[in-house]
Amino acid sequence: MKKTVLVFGLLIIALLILFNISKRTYLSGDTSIEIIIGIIALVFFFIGVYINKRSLHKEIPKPITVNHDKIKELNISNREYEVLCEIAKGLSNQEIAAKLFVSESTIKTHVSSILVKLNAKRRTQAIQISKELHLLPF
Amino acid sequence: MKKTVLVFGLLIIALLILFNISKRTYLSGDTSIEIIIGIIALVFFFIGVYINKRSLHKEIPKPITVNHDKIKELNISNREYEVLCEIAKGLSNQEIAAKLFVSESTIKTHVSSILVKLNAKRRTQAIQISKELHLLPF
DNA sequence: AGAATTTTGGTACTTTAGTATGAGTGAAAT
DNA sequence: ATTTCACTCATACTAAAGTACCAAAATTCT
Repeated sequence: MKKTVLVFGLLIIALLILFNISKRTYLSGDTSIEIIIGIIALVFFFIGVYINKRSLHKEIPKPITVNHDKIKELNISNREYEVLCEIAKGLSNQEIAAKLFVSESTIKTHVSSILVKLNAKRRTQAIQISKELHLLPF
Repeated sequence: MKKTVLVFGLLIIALLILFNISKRTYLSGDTSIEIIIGIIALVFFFIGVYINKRSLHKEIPKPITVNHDKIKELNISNREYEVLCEIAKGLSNQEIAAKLFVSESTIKTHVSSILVKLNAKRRTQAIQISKELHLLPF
């Protein structure tokens, strides 16, 4: 915020200076007004480039994209997807069961069908595959 | 490349048009030269912003950053790091052993010490933690 | 309402993961 | 030269993960 104010202040000052230069040149009878305009155009062009670069640098890092279509395509149900997310967070079956208020048996059932649907042999592989397919929001 | 040429062509045309306008205004005795200069400055300022945005949009997606300092800080050895990477790829201990030409016992030893150093209870948690700490190149 | 699907849960079993402990080897540092 | 450390491997064990098979509720769809 402070930087923005500073930059715009400098911009106004630059504009005033250029005004004065152009006025003095105009009064002194120098007719090369095109050159002055060209310089002004160039200077403000680069000012534009600079400011834009500054503002873009501190922008949104990632617009998290979850591939919902792929999830449907693989016939992964809502509950299974929830379990998949918890697996990716590094939780054990027991912990997932506690978090989702169901038995560990249920989680095992879900995990097994997830592995089949993702064509994975292990939960770690399921994590890798689901990240590759952008199924996870992180 | 074609776009760049096009944009610069348009820039030159714009510049010429502005020259003509300013000249005509000058010749017609209108003394509001400052306004014209201001308009030119503004126009080129936004042209600069626009071009910069264009060029930045198709930039490097990610400059993969591995936090080597953190790896050293956690006392993770070279071999352990190799194993960690394979874990993150979803391989089993047996598969890692085959890939690195050592016994499964050795891998188990490495995995155990990795878990201790990363303060993880499971390999899936180790994956999550090491991603959070940017220890992995993917 | 009836059918289909999802979600839930159980038992019994196999496989993989992880711990604990001990130990041999080679390379590098002191 | 001896100590330190990374790497290796083994055995024995416990814990967790995963499979197979079945089946009852709960939801959703028609």
